[in-house]
Amino acid sequence: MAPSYSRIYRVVARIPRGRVATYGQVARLAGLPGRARLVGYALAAIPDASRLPWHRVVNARGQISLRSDGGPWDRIQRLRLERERVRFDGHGAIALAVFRWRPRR
DNA sequence: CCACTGACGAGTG
DNA sequence: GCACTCGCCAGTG
Repeated sequence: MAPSYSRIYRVVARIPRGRVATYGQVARLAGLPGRARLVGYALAAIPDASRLPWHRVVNARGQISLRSDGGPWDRIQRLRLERERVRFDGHGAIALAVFRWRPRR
């Protein structure tokens, strides 16, 4: 596995319940600025049974990014977030100003 | 080696 | 808000 993936997974693991982070944000926190795509690639590679809170990562618009395989993952992600009391507006977007994770360090 | 494809994002018009 | 371009880079054929 690429070493970058481990850095990405470590950041995702820190996102607390009820909060979300964007792909670009995770990339920056992992010391990989500008490589948001790599985050999506890394998340696509984790096993389904992973305990990593992958559902707390959304795109820069605050929306859930659809996977190319057309699976039910987007609905699963939304349900998991709603179960953590993260709210979605009429456009399926989360207010990042409210729910974005802001790590102190 | 080249072309193409993505859980992306910033910038431009 | 929309469409588009460009930068990003691992993986695939």
